Amino acid sequence: MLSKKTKYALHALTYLGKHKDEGTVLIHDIAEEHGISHKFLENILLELRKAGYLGSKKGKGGGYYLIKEPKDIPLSRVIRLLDGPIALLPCVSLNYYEPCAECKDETQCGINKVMAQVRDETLKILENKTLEDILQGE
Amino acid sequence: MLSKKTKYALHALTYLGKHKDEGTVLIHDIAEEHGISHKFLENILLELRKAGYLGSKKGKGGGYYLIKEPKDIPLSRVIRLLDGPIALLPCVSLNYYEPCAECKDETQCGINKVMAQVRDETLKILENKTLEDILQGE
DNA sequence: TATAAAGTCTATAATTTTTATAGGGTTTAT
DNA sequence: ATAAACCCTATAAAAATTATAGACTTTATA
Repeated sequence: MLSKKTKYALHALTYLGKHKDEGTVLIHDIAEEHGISHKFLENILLELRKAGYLGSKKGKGGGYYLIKEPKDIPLSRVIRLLDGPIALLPCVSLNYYEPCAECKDETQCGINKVMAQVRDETLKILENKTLEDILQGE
Repeated sequence: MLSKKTKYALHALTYLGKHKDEGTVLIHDIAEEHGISHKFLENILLELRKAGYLGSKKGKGGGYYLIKEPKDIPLSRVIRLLDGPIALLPCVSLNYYEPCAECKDETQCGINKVMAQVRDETLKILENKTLEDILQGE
């Protein structure tokens, strides 16, 4: 399951995508629309900005706005950013690799092999679904 | 990512699969082989037994053994049993459904729709990989 | 130029989940 | 009888997630 953080990020991105042509959007408005804690959402938007998905304008009249095209924001990226690895085990993670303590030799481990396949196939799914797909479903 | 519980369950199932024709296997042996806490593993094996994957023999000379064919143990089942939902959001979970608080109308939610697709495609992967595939990779 | 509105940033608190341990019970081979 | 092994429930410890707090900076505008 995704963390609330990631789920909220998706809601925020969707909201920003829907209001793409209306200039900046307040954290407050997104938080209120979805009943999310303002402060919690603030941290999430900050991460999305630092990762290059959002732009912001400070001061009175400021707010957030999308700076990437929805079609260029795949689920895989958002999930990796806020939740971490997509792989089911650390020993097959491309971006957050760590060896598994209980496995003596990774190259001899059937779990490792199967999980690497699962990772590849899962990645295909999550790289192909983008914010655009979400927006089309609204 | 899978919890350690699920990861340990997979190691245990693999071990039992490899020793399928040797009668019962001690919790102790599996725990030692993989450096897993005996007591923690005990609880996991208990769950696997209650779910119908393992049989056990009590008393001296007892232990655990597989009672299902490896090809009839898909990853999806093991994950659901020990980790819970495979879906990325509660609002699209087939087995652990819960509405999402931040979404007013599920049928109008683009995230919900996309996540339902992701669930279906993910499920295809995890239902098709079984313990047999893991055993073949050892 | 004072003020209020809005994002920035870091730290910490609260809560929940995961991981691990403990210990007494029951069964069974010898 | 005894020791080995699984059974079961409760609880403790640790880690991760979720949420809050508060001081700071920037900016529009009256």
